[in-house]
Amino acid sequence: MITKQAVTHQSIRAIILDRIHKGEWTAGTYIPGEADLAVEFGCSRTTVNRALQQLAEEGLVERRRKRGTRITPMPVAKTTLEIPIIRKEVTARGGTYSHHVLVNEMALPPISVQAQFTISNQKLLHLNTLHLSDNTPFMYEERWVNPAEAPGILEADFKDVSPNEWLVKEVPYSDGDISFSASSASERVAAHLEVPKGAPVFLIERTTRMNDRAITALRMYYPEGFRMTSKL
Amino acid sequence: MITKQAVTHQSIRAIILDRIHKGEWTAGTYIPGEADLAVEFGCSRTTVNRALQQLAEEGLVERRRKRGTRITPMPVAKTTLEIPIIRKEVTARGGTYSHHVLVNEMALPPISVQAQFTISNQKLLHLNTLHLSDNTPFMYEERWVNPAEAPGILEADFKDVSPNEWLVKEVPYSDGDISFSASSASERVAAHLEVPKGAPVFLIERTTRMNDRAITALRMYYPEGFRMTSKL
DNA sequence: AAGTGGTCTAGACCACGTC
DNA sequence: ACGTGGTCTAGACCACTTT
Repeated sequence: MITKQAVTHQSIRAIILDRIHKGEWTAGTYIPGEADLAVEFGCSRTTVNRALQQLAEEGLVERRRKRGTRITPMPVAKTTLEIPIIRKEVTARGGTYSHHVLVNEMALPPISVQAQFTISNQKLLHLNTLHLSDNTPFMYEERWVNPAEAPGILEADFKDVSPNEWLVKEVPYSDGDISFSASSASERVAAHLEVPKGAPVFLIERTTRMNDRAITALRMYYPEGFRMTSKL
Repeated sequence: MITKQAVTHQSIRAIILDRIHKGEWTAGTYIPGEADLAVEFGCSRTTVNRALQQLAEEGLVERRRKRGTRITPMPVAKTTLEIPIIRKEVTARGGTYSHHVLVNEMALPPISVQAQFTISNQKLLHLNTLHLSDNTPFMYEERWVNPAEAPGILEADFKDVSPNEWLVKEVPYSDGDISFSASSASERVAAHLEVPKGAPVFLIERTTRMNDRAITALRMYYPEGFRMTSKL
């Protein structure tokens, strides 16, 4: 061999993208089968398959057995958002991180929260935390935790490690939901974030579960100016 | 063979997830090498490799040559957001979609927009569109398009197909940026969305490019109440 | 220098969905 | 029934990183 790995699944991916971009293969077109492409590119079908599977995951291509592979007629834009630990989010922006746990007690959650935990009339751990960057409010978090699903949390000390970080490190989860929205600051939220009541806040609501049992549900309030960014 | 495909990369993935969840493999632990796991599971190394690569993509596992594979000590939560065509977003929520193109003219964009297009003192196509659900404002969009990168757009008729949909269908892109934030409605935005001036709005800013040349940059304003949701 | 993941190959069988 | 993608295998070589 003179060259090493001349044809990789990455290079095939690039060629296909190029053909789409050049208009050689337009939206809706059925492209040749894996076997044909393997011959054309001088590689094994496995390699072509891998490239096409990746493109299918990204939504650029649609594949169905027997029908073949076609360029997605109206691709749905997808982006992967990374939700970092708050401490890292602050330090990545060049700030100095600190936090205060404002509330740490067992309490009866409101009905809306109870619904997410599929419990009724049962106390949960209530944790409200203010996260700061350079001693100014960065994010205010209201959290409920089912201690039965997070062993050790009742004894945890949140002086150095925030509840956010403690849970990420200690309690694995299998799935969850997340939502993003804009909201106006309630009196309580406004006070903690040091913004006027009614000011716009960026709200992230999140629930994590382990096999259908909710571990924690929380709301994170960011003051106006916070941006969540990503690549398409 | 009695059973078919007893050991798949999916089943291996499931086993590994189970071991993490059960605490058998805790955060930071180095797990056996691919070859060892292949022997244990009675399959080829290729299959184990595929399972582990997927877990690595999801951020649950970290892999480095020579070091091996370990459970990510503090996994970063990731979620894939799908940004649908506005029309589909509305109909998926059970509304009847319609739109009005309010502005459609060549104009000199503000400096902030010019910067994204790496142009100077050059006119671009300015398109402002109001999207409605059941005849009430759903989203207001301010868009700039470089006609040189979107051939045919100057002749396009946006009566039936909104600029959003036209571009998705006609102009492929190679990459882009997107950001989400909360903002307060300017007088203009407030008027279009029929909300009070200063009311919270959910703002999505987006730029798409083809090989480093910007095609379109836009801001989408959603009134309070809009939620973008996803699975973790 | 050596160990581990990253990838390719050639062949095989299977599952799905359309014809 | 048959064509296409989905996946596994067994072996091989390579690339990266640490020892």
